[in-house]
Amino acid sequence: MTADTTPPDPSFYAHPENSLGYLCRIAFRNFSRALEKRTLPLGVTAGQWRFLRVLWAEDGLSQRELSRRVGMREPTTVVALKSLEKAGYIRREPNAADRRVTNVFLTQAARDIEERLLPCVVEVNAMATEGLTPTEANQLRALLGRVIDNLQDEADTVLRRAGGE
Amino acid sequence: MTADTTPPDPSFYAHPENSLGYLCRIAFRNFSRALEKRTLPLGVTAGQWRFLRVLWAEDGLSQRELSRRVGMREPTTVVALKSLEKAGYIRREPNAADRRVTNVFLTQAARDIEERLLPCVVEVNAMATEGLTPTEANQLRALLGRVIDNLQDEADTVLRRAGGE
DNA sequence: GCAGAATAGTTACATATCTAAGTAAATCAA
DNA sequence: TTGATTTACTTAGATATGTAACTATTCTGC
Repeated sequence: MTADTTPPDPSFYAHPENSLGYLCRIAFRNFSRALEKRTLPLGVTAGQWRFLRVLWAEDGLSQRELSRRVGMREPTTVVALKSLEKAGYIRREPNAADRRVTNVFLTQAARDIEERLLPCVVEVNAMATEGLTPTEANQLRALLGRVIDNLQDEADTVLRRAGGE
Repeated sequence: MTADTTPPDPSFYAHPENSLGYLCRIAFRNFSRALEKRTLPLGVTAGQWRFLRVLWAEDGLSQRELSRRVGMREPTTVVALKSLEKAGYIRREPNAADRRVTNVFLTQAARDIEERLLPCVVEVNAMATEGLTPTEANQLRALLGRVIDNLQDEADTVLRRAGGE
């Protein structure tokens, strides 16, 4: 049963402000805009940023693993990597052991720009959490994590279309 | 100063899971997928759904006001309304008093489908908040609301390009 | 070893969303 | 009352993102 967790009156969700989906969308959009406002002048779009962040942490991933960590579908990754390659931030290298796999490596330019981009996300997160105690910020992360987990199976079923029934 | 709210160590945000922007994006995406999984069989996309929800609450809004309430830019609204009009869910009516304005009205079909769509969002929200107490769910809403407000000015400056400096 | 299944990546195409720039109508200021 | 400004909407064009379907490669079970 799921009925004892939240007011289940349908009219409650008729108002967007009560809907967690709406709140997550607006919060995400405000984050994106605030971040892109800072990174676009440096020539990096929000889409590129998401991949760079993962690659700064670990270089040489396959495209599939990269997709998983960034949280995007693979065709989205293909497009994003094309733009990153064109911008000179990555190079793609066929894997010798398994020729299906392409590994993605950062260029020096991408490493150089990291220290100018990380402060952007620090600043945006600081601004976003202004007035929140560290405890509250952590609560927010934890609660979002639980919501994400609760919906993960649903989100995945679209992906693994073979698993249906 | 904003430094006393959250761990400001840049490397902290190198990991997506620590970044509120990432968490909001994944949460939003999981919501979207879970919701669309239920509404698409009824012929309604997530984009259409967002506008319908606002119109169910109040009919006859101008496109600008509708954009504001849904949280989309106006060109997005134009596209969405075109698809809603084509699907037979809205009609647009020029305002007699101010001919710049177009008012948007629901058709009977849109009213009929409301009672089949609202349960979808109720179900998705129930699933999302499973294991959360009502208090925690409200905390999450409140915290998201504060983050949204903190970033709202940033998000708006892009919009009112005349205000620059 | 080979046929069929699984895996990695890509292409093709559809939506959704945005910014920038354009049009038409209303308002304001002289 | 007319020129400049503002407002409401639209168009044009870019980016991001997704699903479905395709190719190439590898693995698996006989």
